[in-house]
Amino acid sequence: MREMTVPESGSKRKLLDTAEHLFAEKGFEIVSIRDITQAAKTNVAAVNYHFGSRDGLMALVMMRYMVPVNEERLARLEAVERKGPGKVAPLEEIIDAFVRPLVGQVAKSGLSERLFYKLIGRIFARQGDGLPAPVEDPLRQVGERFARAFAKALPTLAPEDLSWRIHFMAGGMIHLLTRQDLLHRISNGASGTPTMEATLSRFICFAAVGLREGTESELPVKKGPQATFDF
Amino acid sequence: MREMTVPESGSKRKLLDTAEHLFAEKGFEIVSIRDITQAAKTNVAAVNYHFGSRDGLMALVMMRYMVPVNEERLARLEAVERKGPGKVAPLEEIIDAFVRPLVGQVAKSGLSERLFYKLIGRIFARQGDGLPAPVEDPLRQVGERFARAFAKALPTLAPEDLSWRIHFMAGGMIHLLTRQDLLHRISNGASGTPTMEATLSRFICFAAVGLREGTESELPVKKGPQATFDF
DNA sequence: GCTTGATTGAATCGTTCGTTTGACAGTGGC
DNA sequence: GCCACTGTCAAACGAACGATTCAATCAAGC
Repeated sequence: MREMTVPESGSKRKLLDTAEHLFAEKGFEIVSIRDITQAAKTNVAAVNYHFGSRDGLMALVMMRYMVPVNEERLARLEAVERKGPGKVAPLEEIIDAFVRPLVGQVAKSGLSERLFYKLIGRIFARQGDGLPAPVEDPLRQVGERFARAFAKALPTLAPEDLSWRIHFMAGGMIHLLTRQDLLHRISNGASGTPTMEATLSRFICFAAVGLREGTESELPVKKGPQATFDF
Repeated sequence: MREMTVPESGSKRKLLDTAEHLFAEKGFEIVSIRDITQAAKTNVAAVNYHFGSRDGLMALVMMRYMVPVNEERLARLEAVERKGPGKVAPLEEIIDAFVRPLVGQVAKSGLSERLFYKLIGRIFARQGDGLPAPVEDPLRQVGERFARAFAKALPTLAPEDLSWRIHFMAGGMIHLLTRQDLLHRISNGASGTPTMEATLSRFICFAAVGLREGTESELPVKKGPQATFDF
Protein backbone atom coordinates (compact mmCIF):
# COMPACT_ATOMS: atom_id res chain seq x y z
CA MET A 1 0.00 0.00 0.00
CA ARG A 2 1.07 3.59 -0.51
CA GLU A 3 2.76 5.13 2.47
CA MET A 4 0.33 7.10 4.52
CA THR A 5 2.36 10.05 5.69
CA VAL A 6 0.70 13.42 5.44
CA PRO A 7 2.83 16.28 4.19
CA GLU A 8 2.52 19.80 5.50
CA SER A 9 1.11 21.09 2.26
CA GLY A 10 0.22 19.93 -1.23
CA SER A 11 -2.89 18.43 -2.65
CA LYS A 12 -2.74 15.34 -0.45
CA ARG A 13 -2.90 17.41 2.68
CA LYS A 14 -5.60 19.60 1.18
CA LEU A 15 -7.69 16.56 0.28
CA LEU A 16 -7.38 15.19 3.80
CA ASP A 17 -8.39 18.49 5.39
CA THR A 18 -11.27 18.99 3.00
CA ALA A 19 -12.53 15.44 3.41
CA GLU A 20 -12.36 15.90 7.17
CA HIS A 21 -14.57 18.96 7.00
CA LEU A 22 -17.10 17.38 4.68
CA PHE A 23 -17.22 14.03 6.47
CA ALA A 24 -17.78 15.81 9.77
CA GLU A 25 -20.51 18.03 8.36
CA LYS A 26 -22.48 15.60 6.21
CA GLY A 27 -21.43 12.13 7.31
CA PHE A 28 -19.10 9.49 5.96
CA GLU A 29 -21.71 7.82 3.79
CA ILE A 30 -23.04 10.94 2.11
CA VAL A 31 -19.93 12.72 0.89
CA SER A 32 -18.65 11.55 -2.49
CA ILE A 33 -15.11 11.84 -3.78
CA ARG A 34 -16.46 14.31 -6.29
CA ASP A 35 -17.70 16.51 -3.46
CA ILE A 36 -14.27 16.34 -1.86
CA THR A 37 -12.16 16.93 -4.93
CA GLN A 38 -14.41 19.72 -6.06
CA ALA A 39 -14.17 21.51 -2.72
CA ALA A 40 -10.41 20.93 -2.58
CA LYS A 41 -10.04 22.12 -6.16
CA THR A 42 -8.22 18.98 -7.25
CA ASN A 43 -8.98 16.31 -9.78
CA VAL A 44 -11.22 13.32 -9.01
CA ALA A 45 -8.33 10.95 -9.67
CA ALA A 46 -6.28 12.56 -6.91
CA VAL A 47 -8.15 10.69 -4.18
CA ASN A 48 -7.47 7.30 -5.69
CA TYR A 49 -3.90 8.28 -6.45
CA HIS A 50 -3.03 9.48 -2.96
CA PHE A 51 -5.19 7.21 -0.83
CA GLY A 52 -5.83 4.18 -3.01
CA SER A 53 -9.58 4.49 -2.69
CA ARG A 54 -12.33 6.40 -1.00
CA ASP A 55 -12.16 3.95 1.91
CA GLY A 56 -8.46 4.65 2.27
CA LEU A 57 -9.13 8.34 2.63
CA MET A 58 -11.92 7.64 5.11
CA ALA A 59 -9.66 5.47 7.24
CA LEU A 60 -6.97 8.14 7.33
CA VAL A 61 -9.46 10.82 8.32
CA MET A 62 -10.71 8.61 11.13
CA MET A 63 -7.28 7.71 12.43
CA ARG A 64 -5.84 11.21 12.44
CA TYR A 65 -7.46 12.09 15.76
CA MET A 66 -8.62 8.76 17.10
CA VAL A 67 -5.08 7.42 17.52
CA PRO A 68 -3.82 10.24 19.77
CA VAL A 69 -7.16 10.39 21.58
CA ASN A 70 -6.98 6.70 22.43
CA GLU A 71 -3.39 7.01 23.55
CA GLU A 72 -4.20 9.88 25.86
CA ARG A 73 -7.20 8.01 27.21
CA LEU A 74 -5.09 5.07 28.28
CA ALA A 75 -2.41 7.35 29.73
CA ARG A 76 -4.95 9.29 31.76
CA LEU A 77 -6.64 6.14 32.99
CA GLU A 78 -3.38 4.69 34.20
CA ALA A 79 -2.57 7.97 35.89
CA VAL A 80 -5.79 8.11 37.88
CA GLU A 81 -5.48 4.42 38.75
CA ARG A 82 -1.95 4.90 40.04
CA LYS A 83 -3.03 7.89 42.04
CA GLY A 84 -6.08 6.30 43.60
CA PRO A 85 -6.03 4.44 46.89
CA GLY A 86 -5.55 0.72 46.37
CA LYS A 87 -5.32 1.24 42.61
CA VAL A 88 -9.06 1.88 42.33
CA ALA A 89 -9.85 5.11 40.55
CA PRO A 90 -12.87 7.26 41.45
CA LEU A 91 -15.73 6.84 39.01
CA GLU A 92 -15.83 10.44 37.90
CA GLU A 93 -12.15 10.41 37.08
CA ILE A 94 -12.45 7.29 34.94
CA ILE A 95 -15.19 8.90 32.87
CA ASP A 96 -13.14 12.06 32.73
CA ALA A 97 -10.14 10.11 31.45
CA PHE A 98 -12.32 8.79 28.67
CA VAL A 99 -13.97 11.98 27.47
CA ARG A 100 -11.48 14.72 28.34
CA PRO A 101 -8.84 13.81 25.72
CA LEU A 102 -11.31 14.98 23.11
CA VAL A 103 -11.04 18.51 24.48
CA GLY A 104 -7.27 18.36 24.21
CA GLN A 105 -7.27 17.23 20.61
CA VAL A 106 -9.75 19.75 19.29
CA ALA A 107 -7.19 22.52 19.68
CA LYS A 108 -4.54 20.63 17.73
CA SER A 109 -6.97 20.05 14.88
CA GLY A 110 -7.86 22.71 12.38
CA LEU A 111 -11.53 22.09 13.01
CA SER A 112 -14.04 24.08 14.96
CA GLU A 113 -15.33 22.55 18.18
CA ARG A 114 -18.61 21.83 16.48
CA LEU A 115 -17.09 19.98 13.53
CA PHE A 116 -14.49 18.12 15.55
CA TYR A 117 -16.99 16.59 17.95
CA LYS A 118 -19.35 15.77 15.11
CA LEU A 119 -16.53 13.90 13.39
CA ILE A 120 -15.63 11.96 16.52
CA GLY A 121 -19.28 11.22 17.19
CA ARG A 122 -19.77 9.83 13.70
CA ILE A 123 -16.83 7.51 14.20
CA PHE A 124 -18.20 6.30 17.54
CA ALA A 125 -21.65 5.77 16.14
CA ARG A 126 -20.30 3.37 13.54
CA GLN A 127 -18.31 1.18 15.88
CA GLY A 128 -18.98 -2.49 15.33
CA ASP A 129 -20.59 -1.68 12.01
CA GLY A 130 -18.07 -1.43 9.22
CA LEU A 131 -15.30 0.67 10.68
CA PRO A 132 -11.81 0.10 9.22
CA ALA A 133 -9.91 -2.40 11.34
CA PRO A 134 -7.16 0.07 12.28
CA VAL A 135 -9.85 2.25 13.82
CA GLU A 136 -12.14 -0.47 15.15
CA ASP A 137 -9.60 -2.60 16.96
CA PRO A 138 -7.91 0.05 19.13
CA LEU A 139 -11.29 1.54 19.95
CA ARG A 140 -12.58 -1.80 21.17
CA GLN A 141 -9.44 -2.42 23.17
CA VAL A 142 -9.75 0.95 24.87
CA GLY A 143 -13.41 0.28 25.56
CA GLU A 144 -12.66 -3.02 27.22
CA ARG A 145 -9.87 -1.46 29.23
CA PHE A 146 -12.22 1.18 30.60
CA ALA A 147 -14.91 -1.40 31.23
CA ARG A 148 -12.53 -3.25 33.53
CA ALA A 149 -11.76 0.01 35.32
CA PHE A 150 -15.47 0.63 35.83
CA ALA A 151 -15.90 -2.89 37.18
CA LYS A 152 -13.14 -2.30 39.71
CA ALA A 153 -14.63 1.02 40.73
CA LEU A 154 -18.06 -0.56 41.21
CA PRO A 155 -17.27 -3.97 42.74
CA THR A 156 -20.75 -4.54 44.17
CA LEU A 157 -22.54 -3.97 40.88
CA ALA A 158 -23.63 -7.02 38.88
CA PRO A 159 -21.65 -7.25 35.61
CA GLU A 160 -24.86 -7.34 33.62
CA ASP A 161 -26.11 -4.14 35.21
CA LEU A 162 -22.76 -2.50 34.61
CA SER A 163 -22.77 -3.50 30.96
CA TRP A 164 -26.16 -1.98 30.33
CA ARG A 165 -25.35 1.21 32.18
CA ILE A 166 -22.12 1.61 30.25
CA HIS A 167 -24.09 1.33 27.04
CA PHE A 168 -26.65 3.88 28.18
CA MET A 169 -23.80 6.21 29.01
CA ALA A 170 -22.11 5.58 25.66
CA GLY A 171 -25.33 6.44 23.86
CA GLY A 172 -25.59 9.70 25.74
CA MET A 173 -22.05 10.62 24.80
CA ILE A 174 -22.50 9.78 21.13
CA HIS A 175 -25.66 11.84 21.07
CA LEU A 176 -23.89 14.72 22.74
CA LEU A 177 -21.08 14.65 20.19
CA THR A 178 -23.07 14.18 17.01
CA ARG A 179 -25.91 16.53 17.86
CA GLN A 180 -23.90 19.12 19.71
CA ASP A 181 -24.91 21.81 17.24
CA LEU A 182 -28.60 21.21 17.84
CA LEU A 183 -28.14 20.88 21.55
CA HIS A 184 -26.11 24.02 22.03
CA ARG A 185 -29.10 26.21 21.40
CA ILE A 186 -29.89 25.36 24.99
CA SER A 187 -27.08 27.32 26.54
CA ASN A 188 -27.22 30.33 24.29
CA GLY A 189 -28.16 32.74 27.00
CA ALA A 190 -25.89 35.58 28.01
CA SER A 191 -23.02 33.20 28.72
CA GLY A 192 -21.66 33.63 25.20
CA THR A 193 -20.36 30.73 23.19
CA PRO A 194 -20.88 27.56 25.16
CA THR A 195 -17.87 25.31 25.29
CA MET A 196 -17.72 21.56 25.44
CA GLU A 197 -15.66 21.90 28.59
CA ALA A 198 -18.64 22.82 30.73
CA THR A 199 -20.95 20.38 29.00
CA LEU A 200 -18.58 17.51 29.62
CA SER A 201 -18.67 18.24 33.33
CA ARG A 202 -22.43 17.98 33.18
CA PHE A 203 -22.17 14.73 31.27
CA ILE A 204 -19.64 13.21 33.66
CA CYS A 205 -21.92 14.02 36.55
CA PHE A 206 -24.93 12.51 34.77
CA ALA A 207 -23.05 9.38 33.78
CA ALA A 208 -21.46 8.84 37.17
CA VAL A 209 -24.70 8.84 39.12
CA GLY A 210 -26.31 6.66 36.46
CA LEU A 211 -23.55 4.10 36.76
CA ARG A 212 -23.37 4.18 40.53
CA GLU A 213 -26.84 4.64 41.93
CA GLY A 214 -30.09 2.91 41.31
CA THR A 215 -31.63 -0.37 42.31
CA GLU A 216 -29.46 -3.24 41.22
CA SER A 217 -30.73 -6.24 39.37
CA GLU A 218 -31.99 -8.97 41.68
CA LEU A 219 -30.95 -11.67 39.27
CA PRO A 220 -28.20 -13.92 40.64
CA VAL A 221 -24.76 -12.75 39.59
CA LYS A 222 -23.49 -15.13 36.98
CA LYS A 223 -19.94 -14.92 35.71
CA GLY A 224 -20.26 -15.19 31.96
CA PRO A 225 -17.75 -14.23 29.34
CA GLN A 226 -16.91 -10.58 29.54
CA ALA A 227 -19.05 -8.60 27.18
CA THR A 228 -17.51 -6.35 24.56
CA PHE A 229 -18.37 -2.70 24.69
CA ASP A 230 -18.78 -0.54 21.68
CA PHE A 231 -18.28 2.86 23.13
CA MET B 1 -51.62 13.39 -3.53
CA ARG B 2 -52.67 9.80 -3.70
CA GLU B 3 -54.68 8.64 -0.73
CA MET B 4 -52.48 6.90 1.75
CA THR B 5 -54.66 4.12 3.05
CA VAL B 6 -53.05 0.71 3.32
CA PRO B 7 -55.14 -2.26 2.20
CA GLU B 8 -55.01 -5.64 3.91
CA SER B 9 -53.29 -7.27 0.98
CA GLY B 10 -52.05 -6.51 -2.49
CA SER B 11 -48.78 -5.18 -3.73
CA LYS B 12 -49.08 -1.87 -1.90
CA ARG B 13 -49.27 -3.60 1.43
CA LYS B 14 -46.50 -5.96 0.45
CA LEU B 15 -44.27 -3.04 -0.53
CA LEU B 16 -44.90 -1.30 2.78
CA ASP B 17 -44.12 -4.40 4.80
CA THR B 18 -41.02 -5.19 2.79
CA ALA B 19 -39.74 -1.63 2.95
CA GLU B 20 -40.31 -1.66 6.70
CA HIS B 21 -38.14 -4.74 7.10
CA LEU B 22 -35.35 -3.44 4.90
CA PHE B 23 -35.37 0.09 6.31
CA ALA B 24 -35.17 -1.32 9.83
CA GLU B 25 -32.37 -3.71 8.97
CA LYS B 26 -30.14 -1.54 6.78
CA GLY B 27 -31.25 2.04 7.37
CA PHE B 28 -33.39 4.52 5.51
CA GLU B 29 -30.51 5.93 3.47
CA ILE B 30 -29.06 2.63 2.31
CA VAL B 31 -32.06 0.74 0.97
CA SER B 32 -32.92 1.49 -2.64
CA ILE B 33 -36.22 1.22 -4.44
CA ARG B 34 -34.79 -1.67 -6.37
CA ASP B 35 -33.90 -3.50 -3.17
CA ILE B 36 -37.47 -3.10 -1.98
CA THR B 37 -39.29 -4.01 -5.18
CA GLN B 38 -36.99 -6.96 -5.76
CA ALA B 39 -37.64 -8.35 -2.28
CA ALA B 40 -41.37 -7.70 -2.64
CA LYS B 41 -41.38 -9.30 -6.09
CA THR B 42 -43.01 -6.28 -7.69
CA ASN B 43 -41.95 -3.88 -10.40
CA VAL B 44 -39.71 -0.88 -9.72
CA ALA B 45 -42.44 1.46 -10.91
CA ALA B 46 -44.82 0.16 -8.25
CA VAL B 47 -43.28 2.31 -5.53
CA ASN B 48 -43.77 5.54 -7.45
CA TYR B 49 -47.23 4.45 -8.48
CA HIS B 50 -48.46 3.64 -5.00
CA PHE B 51 -46.50 6.12 -2.90
CA GLY B 52 -45.61 8.90 -5.30
CA SER B 53 -41.91 8.66 -4.52
CA ARG B 54 -39.35 6.93 -2.37
CA ASP B 55 -39.81 9.66 0.25
CA GLY B 56 -43.55 9.00 0.28
CA LEU B 57 -42.95 5.37 1.08
CA MET B 58 -40.42 6.33 3.74
CA ALA B 59 -42.85 8.72 5.40
CA LEU B 60 -45.57 6.08 5.49
CA VAL B 61 -43.23 3.51 7.01
CA MET B 62 -42.25 6.01 9.67
CA MET B 63 -45.79 7.05 10.49
CA ARG B 64 -47.26 3.57 10.73
CA TYR B 65 -46.01 3.06 14.28
CA MET B 66 -44.94 6.52 15.37
CA VAL B 67 -48.49 7.90 15.26
CA PRO B 68 -50.01 5.34 17.65
CA VAL B 69 -46.88 5.37 19.82
CA ASN B 70 -47.09 9.13 20.24
CA GLU B 71 -50.81 8.95 21.02
CA GLU B 72 -50.26 6.35 23.69
CA ARG B 73 -47.39 8.35 25.14
CA LEU B 74 -49.58 11.38 25.67
CA ALA B 75 -52.40 9.28 27.05
CA ARG B 76 -50.13 7.56 29.53
CA LEU B 77 -48.52 10.82 30.60
CA GLU B 78 -51.90 12.40 31.29
CA ALA B 79 -52.90 9.30 33.23
CA VAL B 80 -49.90 9.39 35.55
CA GLU B 81 -50.26 13.15 35.98
CA ARG B 82 -53.91 12.82 36.94
CA LYS B 83 -53.07 10.04 39.37
CA GLY B 84 -50.17 11.80 41.07
CA PRO B 85 -50.56 14.08 44.07
CA GLY B 86 -50.93 17.70 43.05
CA LYS B 87 -50.76 16.78 39.35
CA VAL B 88 -47.05 16.07 39.57
CA ALA B 89 -46.10 12.66 38.28
CA PRO B 90 -43.23 10.63 39.72
CA LEU B 91 -40.12 10.79 37.58
CA GLU B 92 -39.93 7.08 36.84
CA GLU B 93 -43.52 7.02 35.66
CA ILE B 94 -42.96 9.89 33.25
CA ILE B 95 -40.05 8.08 31.66
CA ASP B 96 -42.11 4.92 31.64
CA ALA B 97 -44.93 6.72 29.86
CA PHE B 98 -42.46 7.73 27.19
CA VAL B 99 -40.74 4.44 26.51
CA ARG B 100 -43.33 1.83 27.41
CA PRO B 101 -45.69 2.43 24.46
CA LEU B 102 -42.98 0.97 22.26
CA VAL B 103 -43.42 -2.38 23.96
CA GLY B 104 -47.14 -2.24 23.29
CA GLN B 105 -46.77 -1.52 19.60
CA VAL B 106 -44.19 -4.17 18.82
CA ALA B 107 -46.81 -6.89 19.25
CA LYS B 108 -49.23 -5.20 16.85
CA SER B 109 -46.52 -4.95 14.22
CA GLY B 110 -45.41 -7.85 12.11
CA LEU B 111 -41.81 -7.19 13.06
CA SER B 112 -39.56 -8.97 15.47
CA GLU B 113 -38.56 -7.09 18.61
CA ARG B 114 -35.12 -6.56 17.19
CA LEU B 115 -36.32 -5.05 13.92
CA PHE B 116 -39.08 -2.97 15.46
CA TYR B 117 -36.81 -1.19 17.91
CA LYS B 118 -34.17 -0.69 15.27
CA LEU B 119 -36.77 0.98 13.08
CA ILE B 120 -37.95 3.27 15.86
CA GLY B 121 -34.40 4.06 16.83
CA ARG B 122 -33.53 5.05 13.28
CA ILE B 123 -36.48 7.43 13.22
CA PHE B 124 -35.45 8.99 16.54
CA ALA B 125 -31.85 9.35 15.47
CA ARG B 126 -32.90 11.47 12.49
CA GLN B 127 -35.10 13.90 14.34
CA GLY B 128 -34.33 17.48 13.49
CA ASP B 129 -32.38 16.32 10.45
CA GLY B 130 -34.60 15.78 7.46
CA LEU B 131 -37.54 13.84 8.84
CA PRO B 132 -40.84 14.26 6.97
CA ALA B 133 -42.90 16.99 8.60
CA PRO B 134 -45.80 14.62 9.51
CA VAL B 135 -43.29 12.64 11.55
CA GLU B 136 -41.12 15.48 12.82
CA ASP B 137 -43.82 17.79 14.10
CA PRO B 138 -45.76 15.40 16.36
CA LEU B 139 -42.50 14.02 17.68
CA ARG B 140 -41.31 17.46 18.67
CA GLN B 141 -44.64 18.29 20.26
CA VAL B 142 -44.55 15.12 22.33
CA GLY B 143 -40.97 15.87 23.32
CA GLU B 144 -41.87 19.33 24.54
CA ARG B 145 -44.86 17.97 26.40
CA PHE B 146 -42.69 15.50 28.28
CA ALA B 147 -40.04 18.15 28.92
CA ARG B 148 -42.66 20.21 30.73
CA ALA B 149 -43.64 17.17 32.78
CA PHE B 150 -40.01 16.62 33.74
CA ALA B 151 -39.68 20.23 34.75
CA LYS B 152 -42.69 19.94 37.02
CA ALA B 153 -41.35 16.74 38.54
CA LEU B 154 -37.96 18.38 39.20
CA PRO B 155 -38.89 21.91 40.27
CA THR B 156 -35.57 22.65 41.96
CA LEU B 157 -33.44 21.74 38.95
CA ALA B 158 -32.13 24.56 36.77
CA PRO B 159 -33.77 24.46 33.31
CA GLU B 160 -30.40 24.33 31.64
CA ASP B 161 -29.31 21.32 33.67
CA LEU B 162 -32.61 19.62 32.92
CA SER B 163 -32.24 20.20 29.21
CA TRP B 164 -28.81 18.65 29.06
CA ARG B 165 -29.80 15.68 31.17
CA ILE B 166 -32.83 15.05 28.99
CA HIS B 167 -30.55 14.97 25.98
CA PHE B 168 -28.13 12.59 27.65
CA MET B 169 -31.08 10.35 28.43
CA ALA B 170 -32.41 10.60 24.87
CA GLY B 171 -29.03 9.57 23.52
CA GLY B 172 -28.99 6.54 25.75
CA MET B 173 -32.42 5.51 24.55
CA ILE B 174 -31.58 5.95 20.88
CA HIS B 175 -28.45 3.91 21.35
CA LEU B 176 -30.40 1.21 23.15
CA LEU B 177 -32.94 1.01 20.33
CA THR B 178 -30.62 1.11 17.35
CA ARG B 179 -27.89 -1.10 18.74
CA GLN B 180 -30.12 -3.51 20.62
CA ASP B 181 -28.87 -6.44 18.61
CA LEU B 182 -25.26 -5.75 19.48
CA LEU B 183 -26.08 -5.03 23.09
CA HIS B 184 -28.15 -8.12 23.67
CA ARG B 185 -25.12 -10.35 23.59
CA ILE B 186 -24.68 -9.07 27.11
CA SER B 187 -27.64 -10.88 28.59
CA ASN B 188 -27.26 -14.11 26.68
CA GLY B 189 -26.63 -16.21 29.71
CA ALA B 190 -29.03 -18.96 30.72
CA SER B 191 -31.93 -16.52 30.89
CA GLY B 192 -32.96 -17.32 27.32
CA THR B 193 -34.08 -14.64 24.94
CA PRO B 194 -33.70 -11.28 26.61
CA THR B 195 -36.72 -9.05 26.20
CA MET B 196 -36.87 -5.30 25.93
CA GLU B 197 -39.24 -5.32 28.87
CA ALA B 198 -36.49 -5.98 31.39
CA THR B 199 -34.00 -3.74 29.65
CA LEU B 200 -36.41 -0.84 29.70
CA SER B 201 -36.69 -1.16 33.46
CA ARG B 202 -32.93 -0.90 33.67
CA PHE B 203 -32.99 2.12 31.40
CA ILE B 204 -35.73 3.87 33.35
CA CYS B 205 -33.74 3.41 36.53
CA PHE B 206 -30.57 4.73 34.91
CA ALA B 207 -32.33 7.70 33.40
CA ALA B 208 -34.25 8.60 36.55
CA VAL B 209 -31.21 8.82 38.79
CA GLY B 210 -29.35 10.69 36.09
CA LEU B 211 -32.10 13.27 35.85
CA ARG B 212 -32.65 13.61 39.55
CA GLU B 213 -29.33 13.33 41.31
CA GLY B 214 -26.00 15.01 40.83
CA THR B 215 -24.58 18.37 41.65
CA GLU B 216 -26.60 21.13 40.08
CA SER B 217 -25.13 23.93 38.09
CA GLU B 218 -24.12 26.88 40.20
CA LEU B 219 -24.86 29.33 37.43
CA PRO B 220 -27.71 31.72 38.22
CA VAL B 221 -31.02 30.44 36.95
CA LYS B 222 -32.00 32.52 33.98
CA LYS B 223 -35.37 32.17 32.39
CA GLY B 224 -34.67 32.05 28.68
CA PRO B 225 -36.92 30.85 25.92
CA GLN B 226 -37.88 27.22 26.38
CA ALA B 227 -35.51 24.98 24.49
CA THR B 228 -36.80 22.46 21.99
CA PHE B 229 -35.99 18.83 22.60
CA ASP B 230 -35.26 16.35 19.91
CA PHE B 231 -35.96 13.11 21.64
C1' DG C 1 19.58 18.63 -22.16
C1' DC C 2 17.90 14.50 -21.22
C1' DT C 3 15.86 11.12 -18.20
C1' DT C 4 13.10 9.69 -14.47
C1' DG C 5 9.54 9.54 -11.13
C1' DA C 6 5.82 11.96 -9.10
C1' DT C 7 1.59 14.31 -9.89
C1' DT C 8 -2.22 16.20 -12.39
C1' DG C 9 -5.98 16.68 -16.00
C1' DA C 10 -9.61 15.22 -18.96
C1' DA C 11 -12.13 11.57 -20.41
C1' DT C 12 -14.39 7.38 -19.81
C1' DC C 13 -15.46 2.89 -17.68
C1' DG C 14 -19.41 0.11 -15.76
C1' DT C 15 -22.83 0.44 -12.18
C1' DT C 16 -26.56 2.10 -9.54
C1' DC C 17 -29.73 5.55 -8.33
C1' DG C 18 -34.88 7.62 -8.37
C1' DT C 19 -38.09 8.46 -11.64
C1' DT C 20 -40.83 8.35 -15.95
C1' DT C 21 -42.98 6.48 -19.90
C1' DG C 22 -46.08 3.89 -22.67
C1' DA C 23 -47.88 -0.44 -23.78
C1' DC C 24 -50.77 -4.03 -21.92
C1' DA C 25 -54.31 -6.54 -19.21
C1' DG C 26 -58.15 -6.90 -16.09
C1' DT C 27 -62.70 -5.09 -14.40
C1' DG C 28 -67.14 -3.08 -13.70
C1' DG C 29 -70.80 0.08 -15.50
C1' DC C 30 -73.64 1.50 -19.20
C1' DG D 1 -69.34 -3.38 -27.66
C1' DC D 2 -67.36 0.40 -25.47
C1' DC D 3 -65.52 3.34 -22.04
C1' DA D 4 -63.03 4.72 -17.92
C1' DC D 5 -60.40 3.22 -14.27
C1' DT D 6 -56.75 0.52 -11.87
C1' DG D 7 -52.68 -1.97 -11.82
C1' DT D 8 -48.60 -4.14 -13.65
C1' DC D 9 -44.86 -4.57 -16.67
C1' DA D 10 -40.42 -3.96 -19.33
C1' DA D 11 -37.73 -0.42 -20.83
C1' DA D 12 -35.51 3.63 -20.65
C1' DC D 13 -34.28 8.28 -18.83
C1' DG D 14 -30.65 11.55 -16.90
C1' DA D 15 -27.79 11.97 -13.11
C1' DA D 16 -24.42 10.58 -9.93
C1' DC D 17 -21.39 7.18 -8.11
C1' DG D 18 -16.28 4.94 -7.40
C1' DA D 19 -12.75 3.75 -10.14
C1' DT D 20 -9.54 3.61 -14.09
C1' DT D 21 -6.91 4.99 -18.07
C1' DC D 22 -3.54 7.62 -20.45
C1' DA D 23 -1.43 11.60 -22.04
C1' DA D 24 0.44 15.93 -20.30
C1' DT D 25 3.11 18.36 -16.92
C1' DC D 26 6.83 19.45 -13.88
C1' DA D 27 10.74 19.44 -10.81
C1' DA D 28 14.84 17.28 -9.50
C1' DG D 29 19.18 14.34 -10.62
C1' DC D 30 22.74 13.31 -13.56
